[in-house]
Amino acid sequence: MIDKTYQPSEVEGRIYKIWEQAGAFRAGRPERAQAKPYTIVIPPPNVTGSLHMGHALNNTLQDILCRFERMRGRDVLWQPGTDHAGIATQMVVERQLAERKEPGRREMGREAFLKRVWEWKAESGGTIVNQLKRLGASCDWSRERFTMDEGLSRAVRKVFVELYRDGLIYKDKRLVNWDPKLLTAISDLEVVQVETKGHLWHLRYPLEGKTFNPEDPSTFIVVATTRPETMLGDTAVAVHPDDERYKALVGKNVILPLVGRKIPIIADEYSDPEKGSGAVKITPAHDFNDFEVGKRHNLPQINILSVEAKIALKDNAEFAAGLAPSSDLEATLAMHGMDRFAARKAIVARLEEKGLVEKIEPHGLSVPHGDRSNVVIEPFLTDQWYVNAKKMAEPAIAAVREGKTNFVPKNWEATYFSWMENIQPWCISRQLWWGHQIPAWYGPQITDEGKNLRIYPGDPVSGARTSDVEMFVAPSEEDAIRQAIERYGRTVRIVSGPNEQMRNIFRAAASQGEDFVGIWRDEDVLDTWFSSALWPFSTLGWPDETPEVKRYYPTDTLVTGFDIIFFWVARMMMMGLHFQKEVPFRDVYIHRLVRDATGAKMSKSKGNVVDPLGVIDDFGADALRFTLARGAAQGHDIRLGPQDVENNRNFATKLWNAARFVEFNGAARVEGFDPKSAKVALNRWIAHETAKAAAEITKAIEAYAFNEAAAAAYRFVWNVYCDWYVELSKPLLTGPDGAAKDETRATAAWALDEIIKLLHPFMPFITEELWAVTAEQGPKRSGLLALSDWPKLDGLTDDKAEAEIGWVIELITAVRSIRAEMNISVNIPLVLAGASKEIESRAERWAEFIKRLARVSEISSAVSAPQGSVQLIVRGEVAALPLIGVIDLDAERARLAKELAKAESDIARVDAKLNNANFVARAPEEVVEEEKEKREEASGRKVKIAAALDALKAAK
RNA sequence: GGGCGCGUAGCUCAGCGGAAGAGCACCUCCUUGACAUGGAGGGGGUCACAGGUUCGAUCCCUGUCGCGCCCACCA
Repeated sequence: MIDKTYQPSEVEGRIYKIWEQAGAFRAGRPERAQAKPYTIVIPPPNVTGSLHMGHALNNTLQDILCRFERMRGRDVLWQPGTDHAGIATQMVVERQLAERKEPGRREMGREAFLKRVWEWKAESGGTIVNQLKRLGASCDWSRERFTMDEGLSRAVRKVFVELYRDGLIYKDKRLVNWDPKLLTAISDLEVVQVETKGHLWHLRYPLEGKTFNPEDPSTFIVVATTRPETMLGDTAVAVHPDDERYKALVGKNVILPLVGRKIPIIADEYSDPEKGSGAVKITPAHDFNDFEVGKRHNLPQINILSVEAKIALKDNAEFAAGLAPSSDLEATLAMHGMDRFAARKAIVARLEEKGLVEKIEPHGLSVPHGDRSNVVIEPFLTDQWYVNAKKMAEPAIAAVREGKTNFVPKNWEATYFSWMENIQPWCISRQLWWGHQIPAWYGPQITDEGKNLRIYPGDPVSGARTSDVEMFVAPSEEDAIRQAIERYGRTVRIVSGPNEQMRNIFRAAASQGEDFVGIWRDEDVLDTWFSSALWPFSTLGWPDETPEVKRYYPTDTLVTGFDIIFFWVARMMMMGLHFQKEVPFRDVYIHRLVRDATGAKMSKSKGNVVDPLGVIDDFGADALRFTLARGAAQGHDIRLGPQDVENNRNFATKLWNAARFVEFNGAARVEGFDPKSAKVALNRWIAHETAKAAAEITKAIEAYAFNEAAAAAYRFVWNVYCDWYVELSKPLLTGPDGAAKDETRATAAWALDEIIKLLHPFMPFITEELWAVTAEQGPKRSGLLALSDWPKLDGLTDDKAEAEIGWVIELITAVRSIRAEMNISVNIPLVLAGASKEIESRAERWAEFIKRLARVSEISSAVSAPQGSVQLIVRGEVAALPLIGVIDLDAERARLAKELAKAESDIARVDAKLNNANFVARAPEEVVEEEKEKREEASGRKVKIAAALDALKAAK
């Protein structure tokens, strides 16, 4: 017996366990060894994260595809796993340490800190996986991977080493986006621009050889800046070569205020005469554009900030170079250690005192911020590792151009191309601890043809400068040592770093007659996206030549959000093509954001975040999934309100009750029942409609039109099966025993079975439960719905059944409409006027049904409609409701007049087309034919309505 | 500055070359034996605006207005 109500919370956990115990989601099930594989790799969520609505959408869509293809017989691999999410996870653990008042990361040291992160991972890493299971995700959990697993780490090292050997990874000293809070470099993509109201300071730089006089513009040049504090690092003033105002000054020098440095006025096209004063200060160490100008003109790069973005002038060789002592300089040096924003104020104040500030204007600008830390990013000159993205992008661009990978919707390709075609070097090193440590080792530099070694103190940022050391990039420590031995020709040991301690070790060893060279590993880790970029093949066991790589790569579909096209999709394309020589996926389905009921983006700060698990608790996973699927129209955000989920919970209830109805009426599945053999038109009709719905749903899922697929399923289940088939079948099911009753029972059960299958990808729990419950009656069935066959219903199209049942439905609807309109509560008779034999017998066959559903007392035939009756035109047939005394004749005349007008306007519109020679000549034949049919239908209708109107007039 | 997208029923959105759709909301009626988490019926739209292409435009093209988002730049 099916329970009276469906309780998702009681069913879902139990069903999921059954799937897992059966290994239903396992890839490579033996019986599918010959089947075509279907592969999706999950966008790996942060290992310590928890499920948010974006995940719910993303994974619902993947699950729909996986369950659909699994039912179509494919060998499905939905590869799950999690991402170590370097910065995010490290931040979480550091925050935790702070909350618990424990020693911070630096105090506890790298090793101890990493141990703590691993502990945290062990503790919370299972959360998101369990939450995905609650959503119903049919991943092959036996293959779960983590980006820092040994295997995946090996893949990372191999990729790094090979790209380094191919010259596609290199170390470079250039400006990076430096996060002064997290103390690491970040990539361009991790920088967000924030619109800010700032100021434009117009500063006077005195010209060399003139006595500065604020009243005399010929003694200075004005530069405008939004960041006055960087002036300490200025190394030139640039003007446009064609700018007449400044032509005479090019080649002269200015004396940098507060510093006393002599810097040149140079001509460079970067300078825009329209902006500011037309002269621009050049600070190569603190501005990306200035850096390029500096390179063109061979300007020194003077870094005036520490890693914490504080003024750093002491022990600063670049700053000190070529400076003459002065009282100004002394005061400037005293700013050492001052925060950058405090320094801005201090510097402006001092300049103002000296009359060096011409004016200050309000100025809107966007300021770069770190997306994680939310602090202002500093362009900072450091050594970092880069990927030559430009080179690697070439095949990735070509692959999309050639259609080897398709974006869905297609317009994302434009976004992909425009980014890929203007791609910048990808900074992959991060000054963090949690992540894949870069597989590069450094050792003392060889000088004098290898006879002597020199050891330099480490760079405070990245451990060592390329130019000062020997570098060994290797997949393992052993290999690095081997390389070092070869280079040095001496014993090699791993040491902790190029610091004082290490030098002491050397000295101690040397004094004991030992002779060895120490090498130390790069302390930085790789950008998290570096390992994610390998996900489609590293999860399959690469770099080993596993059968999985052969079988499941390239994957079929990637389902992801538009926000990580650059971060992730583009990089997977590059890495996949480079290392597998094939695209990582055929289709990339890009979905959009889930917003709240008012259309606002969900965010913690706004407090409008809807927790998917809360929704699952309240309405069930199926309701949430169906809501997301119904909303997933290509290229559109999804608004999710509680009302929507409730509606779809109601849909689940509707389905449940339909199943109860079927069971209640003894409609069990019948072994070997073939709907093609049905004799009763109603049953032939529902078979026809089921086939139609199955085809629609199949086509829509294939096209990633999830919303259309869900809508088609919804419509069919509710508006076709429940509203009409169930209602129309009642007289048969409750009527006398016999062939028709048996057939109807069998058909009702068959159609319900098909419905359960069609809905399974969307609503896996309730359908699996119904599959099990309906298995209790009729022929035995032991398998799971998740592994059963997707409906493939050919040869069930039946236009005759459609004509018959369609007429019945429309007749019932028309009568109900009149009843409601005229407020008739009693049963009324129905007369078929001038009906053919065929219609009469059809009416006879369905008399009981019509009587019951339209509340008709009796059905009879007549040559013409009785006097004073309401006449309905249903599919060209006249049905009359003799209602003398009941109806308001005037109202009825008005109703008919309106319908007549409608018929006439229909005719007029069609005639306008048909009388147009151009239309008849140029429109496709079938369209013309269709219009002719419309004409015929409408004029038939018109005649009948006119006749009804006449009869009414006669009736007074 | 470049790119992408959106303006369709009160609200939220489908549809995107051949007679305007759904859900919610609203109004009327219904405790009929699957379901009140329900059933029946109904009102409501010159498909942003202006041109153009076409036999035919909500749908294609161009422009205008309004609204998002992405990228770049910002002295």
